[in-house]
Amino acid sequence: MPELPEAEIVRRNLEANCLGKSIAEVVVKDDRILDNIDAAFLTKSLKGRRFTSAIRYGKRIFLKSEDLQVENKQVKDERAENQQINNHQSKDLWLTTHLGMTGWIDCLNIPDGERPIRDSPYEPRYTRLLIIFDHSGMAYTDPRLFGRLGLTESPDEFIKQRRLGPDALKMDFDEFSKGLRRKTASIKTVLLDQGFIAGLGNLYTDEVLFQAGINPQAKSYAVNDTRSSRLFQSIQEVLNTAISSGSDFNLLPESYLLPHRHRNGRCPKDGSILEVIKVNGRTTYFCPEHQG
DNA sequence: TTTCATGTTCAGCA
DNA sequence: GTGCTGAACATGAA
Repeated sequence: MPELPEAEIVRRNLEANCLGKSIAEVVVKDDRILDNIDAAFLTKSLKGRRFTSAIRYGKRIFLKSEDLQVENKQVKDERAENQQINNHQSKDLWLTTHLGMTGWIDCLNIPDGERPIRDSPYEPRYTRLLIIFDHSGMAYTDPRLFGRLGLTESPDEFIKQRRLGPDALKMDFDEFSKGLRRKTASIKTVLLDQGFIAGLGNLYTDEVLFQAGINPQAKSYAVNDTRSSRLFQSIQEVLNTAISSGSDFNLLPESYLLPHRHRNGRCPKDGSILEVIKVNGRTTYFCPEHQG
């Protein structure tokens, strides 16, 4: 279920389970999920390295990898001139991920002496990429194959190239409210635009608009300061709440729309039937009563 | 059997 | 340039 909160959950999981381990094998099981690189290059690039940090930007996760051997050399040889050479050799390489519509990353624990090879019981269904450490591994799963994995030497450059806007949890309020005033599209369309704000998808956009009491069809420029301030707050609250509830909609507060976001779903405030429309081609649930 | 789906990108048109 | 619509991608679930 990948919007920003789900990406953050995956990131934390990777951070807790997949850092510092030597990459023994990289198995690309379906190269349709690769983002402009071929399978052999990805495998060659990551093998023998290890992941050392996991960061998230919007819906994307970046896994930093470092060269094991060069690092060991650096520890042994503290002379500056050699370090410079080594630094050059150990240029950072980041695995980039976008989970698409149905992507996820599972961390695998594998008993001694066993490996998560093709069709083994340790390999989850719909695994498209498998990274094997010594006694553990990680599997990128994605039934619909809309997600993409790739490599970059710089997440900052990557973010610039993709024209991603600021991360939804780090965006500056001034930039947000001024930006809204400049847009003539509907407020929902603007919130979904990853170039304006990165991280909100169809479900959480409905939720933040519900929490802020704003009609999804309202023109962005017509959202006044009071409302854009409330909206900005809702974005922070909703995303943080979703992250702490592990993105389990049943654990969200009673006042949230998401658990009721289905046909015949009712507004958690007054029990009236929610309205379903299309905005920007996306199914949109809202309560006309509370989102004037 | 048909329709819809948490995302992104692109063509075509107003 | 802006924005909207529809299609494409691929597959499971209702």
